[in-house]
Amino acid sequence: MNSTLVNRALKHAEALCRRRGVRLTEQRKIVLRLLCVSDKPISAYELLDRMRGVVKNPAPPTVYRALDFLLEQGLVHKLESLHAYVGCTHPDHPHASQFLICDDCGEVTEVEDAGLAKSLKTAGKAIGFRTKRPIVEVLGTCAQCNAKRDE
Amino acid sequence: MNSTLVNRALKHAEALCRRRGVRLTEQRKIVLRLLCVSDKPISAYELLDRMRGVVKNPAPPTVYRALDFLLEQGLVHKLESLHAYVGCTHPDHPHASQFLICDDCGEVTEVEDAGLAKSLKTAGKAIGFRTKRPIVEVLGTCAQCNAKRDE
DNA sequence: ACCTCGGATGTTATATTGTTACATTGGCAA
DNA sequence: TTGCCAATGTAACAATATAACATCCGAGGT
Ligand SMILES: [Zn+2]
Ligand SMILES: [Zn+2]
Ligand SMILES: [Zn+2]
Ligand SMILES: [Zn+2]
Repeated sequence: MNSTLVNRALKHAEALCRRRGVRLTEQRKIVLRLLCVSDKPISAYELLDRMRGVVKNPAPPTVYRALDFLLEQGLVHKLESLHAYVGCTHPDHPHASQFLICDDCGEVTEVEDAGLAKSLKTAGKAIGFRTKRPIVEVLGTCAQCNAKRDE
Repeated sequence: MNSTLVNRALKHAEALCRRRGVRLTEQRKIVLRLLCVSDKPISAYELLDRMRGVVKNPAPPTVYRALDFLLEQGLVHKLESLHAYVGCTHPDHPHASQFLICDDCGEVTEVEDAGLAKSLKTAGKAIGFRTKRPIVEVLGTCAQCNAKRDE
């Protein structure tokens, strides 16, 4: 994400938190910014490294707490299969999104296929299962890497 | 899984491995059995503990190697969101299944919704993404726990 | 301005999950 | 038998995540 978009995203996040009566503190904003400027997912300990210099003496709880908050607010997502985190590309509204993860270049695309989410929910309901958080992470190769491979 | 079903599953796995020309060794069979007898997912280190007494001096690589083999052969699945493993309920054929995970009682149900898998693949293809391994883990509550909650 | 209370942060230690590296063993076939 | 390669043994370590407790800080009430 370029810096203009990042700033816009941060402004947006601030407004969102203000409306909700929660505090987007400096550290939380720093972690959110780090995730937004990156076009790839970042692990908690990588975030920790990148916080050095901006924050005095960050420890694991520092970053995990910020992540917990941002996850709760839907501003970032965790990629379970990678143990890594990404900024949400459309935090405006609550959503159940899916992730396409390129295991070649590492790029991650967040898509929001409402139909898919719905059919997933329906499939569960058929056996009495009440869906809370559907996790969908598709591992494969992105268009760009496929093109490169096929040259 | 009751012991009759477990034995059947193990026989089945042996036949499968023989056909494929791979070796279902004693340790691998032990891990597979442990996963099959359990109705809940088991973590690697929990498996390690349960191997003591059956295996002399198991260490982490012992269990991770067995798991790697079983995962490759499609005899078990890893639940990324739980860092735990389950025996496959229908290893006969290659498949992309989904998991319904009850965060109340811990029960996991493996379902195989081919339509869902297909629409997932199609959604990726629309943007040039080539799917290798779709991960679908739905967190929520199972029918039994819902009933209990609603009493 | 002062107090107070709860949320946010600092700090240290520890738990949990997974891997690397290298030595040793064991089945299988030339 | 010999040689080879997969499987296992063993020790150390890396990566991810949480627990526990002290301290700080800021919004709201007095
Ligand atoms: Zn999102
Ligand atoms: Zn790629
Ligand atoms: Zn399966
Ligand atoms: Zn349940």
